[in-house]
Amino acid sequence: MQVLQKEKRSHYLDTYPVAHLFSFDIEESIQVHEYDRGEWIIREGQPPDYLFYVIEGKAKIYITHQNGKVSLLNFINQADYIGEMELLHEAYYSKGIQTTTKTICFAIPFHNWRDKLLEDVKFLRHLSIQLSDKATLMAMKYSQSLAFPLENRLADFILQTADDDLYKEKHITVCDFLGVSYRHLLHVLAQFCDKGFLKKEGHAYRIINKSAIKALADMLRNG
Amino acid sequence: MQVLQKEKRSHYLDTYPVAHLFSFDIEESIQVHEYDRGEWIIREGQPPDYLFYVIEGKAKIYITHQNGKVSLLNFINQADYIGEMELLHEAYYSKGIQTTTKTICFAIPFHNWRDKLLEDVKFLRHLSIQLSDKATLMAMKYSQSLAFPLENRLADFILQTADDDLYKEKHITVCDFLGVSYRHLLHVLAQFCDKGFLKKEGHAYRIINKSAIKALADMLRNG
DNA sequence: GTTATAATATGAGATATCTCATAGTTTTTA
DNA sequence: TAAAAACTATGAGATATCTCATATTATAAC
Repeated sequence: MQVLQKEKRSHYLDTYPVAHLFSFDIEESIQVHEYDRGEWIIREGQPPDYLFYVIEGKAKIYITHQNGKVSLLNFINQADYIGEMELLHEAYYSKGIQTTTKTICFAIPFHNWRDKLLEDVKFLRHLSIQLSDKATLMAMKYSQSLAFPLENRLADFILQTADDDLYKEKHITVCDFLGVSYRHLLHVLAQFCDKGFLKKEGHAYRIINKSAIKALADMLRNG
Repeated sequence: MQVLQKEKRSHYLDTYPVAHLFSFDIEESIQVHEYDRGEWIIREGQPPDYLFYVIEGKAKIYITHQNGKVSLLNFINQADYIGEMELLHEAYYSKGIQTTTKTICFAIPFHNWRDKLLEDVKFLRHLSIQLSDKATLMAMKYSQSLAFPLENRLADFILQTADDDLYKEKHITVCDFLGVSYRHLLHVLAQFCDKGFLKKEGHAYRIINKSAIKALADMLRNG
């Protein structure tokens, strides 16, 4: 990790203005952190000293269970906060956060700014909306994971991530994300091929029968 | 549902002061709603017109899936908000909320107060903390449900709900809450009895070997 | 470049969990 | 208080998913 200085720092501050997120002037205190691909922004169980705001790049939120299984809780993208939980709760078990690409974050030190942030309407409103989205998303994923077999959840995931009808996610990542074994994921992908929904192209899969995949994914929707 | 008036209304407003939750004076506009046991505070898919704050009673949050399965997402207790999601998002698929006991809520009409609430620091800070708890809880439940078999999750639930080492929750509720079939829940309970962890007493179960149950539940903890 | 590491791939057997059918019991409702 | 509805209970067979073993291929590190 590098803390960017001078021109590099100003470049990002100018390119991604954040004045609209706060009622007070915080620019002076914002650090700009750059992480390489694969670096950990937060290590599991080690609370950070900063509130981060992602301006470029992508990351993943991981939690490791006692039985050795690893869950990929969610992806983090531009305009997401990192460390909000720790900002709000002194005692919080921090999830691990690992970048998947080079990532640039604005970093606001808790030390001087926690109290100020917790008194700022603009920030809190923005945060509330993000948190409610997060809570809703997790509730949906939770109930869907219990109510539907992998078939439906995978169909949904394929549609969400396919690029030009070509699905090419790493199986290993998908296992952690959907919470199933590698073996079973391949099994269901093979079924999709057998049924003529997908066709394997090298290590990727082409969507052949989109409406069939869509029908499976639509089962997850309610209302 | 009844909207309480006059003495009854003042009684609750006096008994449960909420001035500390808001920066402005809202007491005049607060309605006091009383729901009978089993009544729906929100019907699934029908967004409410009020932000509720529960002052007495208990409720359950339900969502129904297209395949007919029902998930009991969580329990609602005193000091929880209801309708916060709808306050923050104009378009939101409302979960169903049903009381399990007679329940009293303060109800603040969105109509006049939405904008004011979204500008109030005290309210937003309090809400942020509740939402972050909710998001964290759902994330934990999600990842645990994928990483552990019912055995562990049920052990945890038994310890959380047992009263004086006697577990007596309704199976049907627990199935919806833990997301398993009735048949399987009974199967695992029977296993616990076989292993000498529990002993059946009528329709309830007495915890005989607490440390064994605790060991199973502790598997869920991380860090 | 070569070696180490990570990712893909497949088979076979085990286990967790579900569905359905059926019956008795308790609670609620009329 | 009788009928309806909700809840408890158990068996048997089906399916979703996991574990482990092993081989191959792609990617990263030296």
